[in-house]
Amino acid sequence: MGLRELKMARTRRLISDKAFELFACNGYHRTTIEQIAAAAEVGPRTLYRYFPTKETLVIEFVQTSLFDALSDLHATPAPLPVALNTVIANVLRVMSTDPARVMAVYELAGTNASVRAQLADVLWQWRDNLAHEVEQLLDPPPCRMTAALTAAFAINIIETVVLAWVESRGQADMHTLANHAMTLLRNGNIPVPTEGQ
Amino acid sequence: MGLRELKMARTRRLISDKAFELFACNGYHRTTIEQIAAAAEVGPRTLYRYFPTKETLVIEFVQTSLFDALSDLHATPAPLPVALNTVIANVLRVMSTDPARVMAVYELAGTNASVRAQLADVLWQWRDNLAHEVEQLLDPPPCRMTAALTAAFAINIIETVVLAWVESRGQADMHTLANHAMTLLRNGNIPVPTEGQ
DNA sequence: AAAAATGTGGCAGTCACTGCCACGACCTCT
DNA sequence: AGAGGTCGTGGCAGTGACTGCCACATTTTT
Repeated sequence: MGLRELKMARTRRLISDKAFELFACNGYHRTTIEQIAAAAEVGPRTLYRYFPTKETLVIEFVQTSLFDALSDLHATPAPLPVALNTVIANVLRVMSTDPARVMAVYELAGTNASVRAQLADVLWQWRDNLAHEVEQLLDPPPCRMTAALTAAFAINIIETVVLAWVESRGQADMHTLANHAMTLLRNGNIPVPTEGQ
Repeated sequence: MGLRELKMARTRRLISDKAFELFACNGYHRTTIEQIAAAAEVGPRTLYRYFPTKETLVIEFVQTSLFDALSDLHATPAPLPVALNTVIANVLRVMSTDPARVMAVYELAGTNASVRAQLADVLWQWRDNLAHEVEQLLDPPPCRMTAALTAAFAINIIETVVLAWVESRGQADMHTLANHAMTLLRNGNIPVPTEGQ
C-alpha cells in the first residue's frame, strides 16, 4: 500500500470519528458538514469525496458489515441454510468489532428520520441482493417469491437481533440472540397470518 | 365539513397529482418543488405546509394505506393470525384502489435513492408499530423477539406481494399472491438459517 | 357586520450537495 | 535523483430543498 492510500485511509477514519464525536455532542441536525470538515482539518469539498452524503457518515459501518459478509455466500459451498447462518454470523461478528459505533448508529437512527431512512434502505438493498443470490444458488431454482422470503428471513433475524442487542444496551450477546431467533423460527413459534374460515 | 377543509382537500389532491405527472414526465430529480407548486397554482411555501418533504409527495399513498389498516387490529377481536390476515388484506385492498399510483411509487423508488429510503423507512416504522401492538394483544404476552418477528412476517408478506405485483406489471392479483406467500410460510417451504454440525 | 381564527405566500436565510478549476503532493519511469 | 504524469485537495460559485417570519386574505364565529 502506497503512502497515498495510507493517508487517505487515515483521513477517512478521522473524518468518520470526528463526525460521530460531533453528532454525539451537538446532535445530528445541529452539526454541519463544515464543522465536521473543520474538525478533521479538511475542506468540505474533500469530505464529500469520501462521504457523498451526510447520512453516509453514519451508516457506513453497518453497510460494510452487511455487504462484506454477503460475499461469503459464494465462498462456502455448504447447503443454503448453513451458508445463510454463516453470513448472518459474520455480519454480527463484524458488528461486534465496534459495539459503540453500532450503538451510536442506532441512537442517531432513533432521533433523525433521514438517517433511519438511509439505514432502512441499506437493509432493503442487502435483502434484494441476497434474494438474487439465493435465486441463483439453489438447485433447482426456486420461485422468485421463495427467494425473496428467504432473504427477508435473513434480514429479519439480523434486524431483530441487533435491535434486541441495542435495547439491552449492549449487555446481551449477539450470537446467543441470533440462535434464539433462529430457534423461534425453526420451531414455528411465530404466528403466521391465516385466513379465517 | 366546512368550505375551508374542502378546499384544502382539493388543493392537497391537486398538488399530489401534478407532482406525479411531472415526476413521470421529467423524472424525480429534474422536477423542482417550484415547478410542482406552479403547476398546482400555489406558492412553494404553501406546498410545504401540505407535504413537509419532497419524498412525502411520493410515498404518502403507500403510507396511509399501511397505517389506516393498522387500526383494524384493535377493531377485530379475532385470534391474532386471523387479525393479521385481515390487516394485510386491507392494506392490499386499499392499494388496489389506485394501482397506477402504487406502480408509480415503486417506479420512482427504483430510480431515486432518497425516495426508496423514505419508503423503506415507512415500512420500518409500520413494522415497529405492529410489533408493539402484537406485544400488547397477545395473552400471555410473548417475548419481545417473538412480537418483532411476527410483525416482520407481516411486512415481509406485504413487501413480497407488492414487489411481485409490480414485477408482473400489475397483471397479477395481489390477493392471490398474498395467499401464495402465506402458504409458503405456513408449510415451512422457506429455508431458515441453521447451524451446521 | 365586526372580530377572531386560520390558510396563503412572499422574502430572506441556512445548509446539503455539485461542477469546475487551479494547485500541489505522490508516484512512475528513466 | 529528477522530470513528467497522475490524482487527491480545496476554493468558489451555484442549485435546490427546506424554514422562520410576517403581512395579507379568506373563512368562520359572535
